[in-house]
Amino acid sequence: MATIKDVAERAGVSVSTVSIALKRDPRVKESTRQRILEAVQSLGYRPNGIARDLKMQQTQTMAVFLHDLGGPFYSELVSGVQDVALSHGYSPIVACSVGGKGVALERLLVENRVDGAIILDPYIEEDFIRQVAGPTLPLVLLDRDIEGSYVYRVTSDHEGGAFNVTMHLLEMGHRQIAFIGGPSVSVDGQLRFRGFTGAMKHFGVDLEKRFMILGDFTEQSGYAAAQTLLSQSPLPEAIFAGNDEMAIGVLRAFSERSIRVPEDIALVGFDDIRLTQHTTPALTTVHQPMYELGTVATQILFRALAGEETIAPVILETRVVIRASSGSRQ
Amino acid sequence: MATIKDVAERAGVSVSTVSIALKRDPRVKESTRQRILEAVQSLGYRPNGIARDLKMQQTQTMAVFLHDLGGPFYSELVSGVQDVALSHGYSPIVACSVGGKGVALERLLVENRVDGAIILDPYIEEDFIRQVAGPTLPLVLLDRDIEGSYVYRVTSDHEGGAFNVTMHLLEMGHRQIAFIGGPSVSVDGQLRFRGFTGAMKHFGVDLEKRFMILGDFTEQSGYAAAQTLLSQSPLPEAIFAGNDEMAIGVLRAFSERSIRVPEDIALVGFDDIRLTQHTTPALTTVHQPMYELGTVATQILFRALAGEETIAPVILETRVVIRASSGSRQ
DNA sequence: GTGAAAGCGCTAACAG
DNA sequence: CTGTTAGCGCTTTCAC
Repeated sequence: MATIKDVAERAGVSVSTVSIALKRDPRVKESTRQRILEAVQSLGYRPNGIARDLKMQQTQTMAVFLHDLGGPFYSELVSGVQDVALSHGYSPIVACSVGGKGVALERLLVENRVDGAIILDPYIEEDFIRQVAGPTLPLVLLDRDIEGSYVYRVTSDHEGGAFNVTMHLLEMGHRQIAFIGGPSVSVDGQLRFRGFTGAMKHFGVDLEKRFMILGDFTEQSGYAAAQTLLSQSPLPEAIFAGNDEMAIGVLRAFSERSIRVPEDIALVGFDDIRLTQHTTPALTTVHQPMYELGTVATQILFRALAGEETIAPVILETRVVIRASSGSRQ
Repeated sequence: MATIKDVAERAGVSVSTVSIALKRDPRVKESTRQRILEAVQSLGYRPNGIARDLKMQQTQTMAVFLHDLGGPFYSELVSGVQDVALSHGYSPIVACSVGGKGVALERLLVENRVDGAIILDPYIEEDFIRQVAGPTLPLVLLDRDIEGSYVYRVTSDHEGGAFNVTMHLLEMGHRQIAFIGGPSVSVDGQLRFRGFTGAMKHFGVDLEKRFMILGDFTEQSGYAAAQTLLSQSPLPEAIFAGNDEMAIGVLRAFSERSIRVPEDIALVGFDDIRLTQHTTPALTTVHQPMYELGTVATQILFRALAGEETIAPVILETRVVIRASSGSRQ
C-alpha cells in the first residue's frame, strides 16, 4: 500500500507538499499539483484514514447502536441520522450492541474510534454509558432515562400516545381492556403502561389484573399473550398491545381461532410500523416519528460536539392512527 | 484524555511496561502490574484504538454495506455475519452505502478503516469495487456477478428458486402467469426472471408480454404493478412477484378492489420475509437462507484475510415455501 | 523485569 | 511556493 511518502518521492516533492496539495490548497502551484496527482494515480495511493484520525484526534464518524438491527422501524431512524450526519460531513455507522459488550461497543466507544454515538438499546448498562460518555464522546440516548454529563436524551411521548389510544378505546365503549406490556427494563414500555393506566383511571375504569400481561415486544410474545387471554374467559372487549409486533402476534392467534377483530374484540398497537397498514384488519396504533427522532438526536449530538454542555431532553409528539382494528367506523 | 504515557508516569514505569502489562504478559511482575492497574483506574485511562490500529496496521473491524438498512431480512444476514465475526475477534459494523459514495464507503473502504467488507448493494459500481479490493481489503459480494482479485462472491440460488416456484404455479394449473420484476441492475432480479422463463418454457407455455411488468422491489411498485394489471383485462391467473414486498403491494391493491387471493388469482413472492406468514392470505414464497448467507460470506472473508487468494463463488440453496396464496390445499 | 527508541502514516506550524 | 520537523498514542524489538 503506497503511502504519502511514496507519492512525495515519486513526485519529487516533500511529504507536506503532497499533504496540502491533496486538499487543493492554493499554496502549491498547479504544475506541481499535477505531478503529485500523477504520482497518486500511478501508485494507486489511497490516504490512510487511521493515520489521519490519529493526527486529527477525531474521526468524523459517529455510531448508532441498536439492540437489534432487525427492528422494523430502525431504518427510518437511521435515515434521519444519516441525513443530518452527512450534512455535517460525518459518516454514521450502525452497530449492534448485543453479542457481548466485549465487541463493537468496546471497540467504538471505549477505545474512542468514533466522535459520538446515538444509542437505542434498553439493555446497555447505565454505568457503562455514564463512564464512557465524555467531552470527546457525547452520547445521545433514545428512550432511556439516564442523567449524566455528556449524556443527552430524546424520546417520543410514549405516555401521551398510550393515554390517547386508550382513550380512543374507551370512547369506543370498551371497558374491559387488556394490556400486553413490553419487557420491564424498557422505559418506553413502562411509559406506555403508565399512559394506559392513566386513561383508565381518568375514565374511572378499574384495571383487571388478569388482563395485564407481560410480553417482550416480539410477535411471538404477542401470540403467547393472546393464548393466555384465550385460556381464561371471558375475553376482554379490547386489547392494547404494547407494540405493533405483539399486536400482530395477537392477530395471528385470533385468526387461528376465528376470533374476529374488531367485531369480537378490538385491538390497538403502538409504533405504526409499516406493516400495520397491511394487516387484516389494518391496525389502529400510535405513530412514533422515527425519522425525526433520528434527526433530532443527531442534531443534539452535533450541538454537544460543538461544545454545548447542557441540552434539555427532547420529547417528540406521537399521534394516534385510527384504522380498522379498533372498530372505528372509518 | 489520559494516554498510556500518563499511566506510565503515574505508575513510575515506562510506557512499554504499561503496554505489555495491560495484555497480561507474564514478563511484568504482579506488583508492578497492580501499580499500573491502579494508575489506569485513577486516571480513567482508556486505550486509544486508533493509535493501536495505526501501529498494528489492522483494525479487527469489518464492514457490512447494505443499500437500504431497512430491508426486512438484513437483520438476519447481519446476525449471521456477527456470529462468525465475533468468533474471530472481529466487530462488524453496518453502513448504508447510499447517501453519496462520498461517505461511509469512502471513509471505510477507500481510506482503509476496516480490514474487509461484505457488500449487498446492486448499485455500487463495479469499477469502484474492483479498485478498492486488495490484499489488505478483501471484499465479499452478495448477489453480484463481479470478478476481480480479492473479490469473492456468495449468492442464493435465485434462478432455481424462481424456477421451482413457477413450476408450482404451473402444476396448480395456472398458465397465464404475470411476472413483476425487480430493478434491472439487480442480478438477483434477473436470475429470478430467468428461473421464471425457464419454467414456463419447460412447460411449453408462452410468455405474454403484457404480463411482464417491471418493479423496483418496493411495496409501492408492487401496488402499482397490480394497478397496471387491473387496468387491462383479462387478469392473469397467477402472479409471481419478484420479491415479497412487491407481493404485499399486490395484495393491498387486490384487497382494495375485493379481488380474492387465491380464489380469483394466485400469488407468490420471493425471499420469505417474516411478514409473509402474517399476510392474509399467507404468502407462498421462496425462502432465502439469509442467516447462512451472512455466515458463509463472513467465513469467506476470513479465509481471504488469512491469505487464500482464490475462493470459488458459493451458491446457497433456496426452498419453495407453500402457503395459502398460491391456492394450494394446504 | 523493565526501559529506550523507532516508527505506523499523516498533518501543521514554522522556516526558508 | 516548498521543505523540515515534531508529534498524535501505541507496540515492539533490543538492550540492560
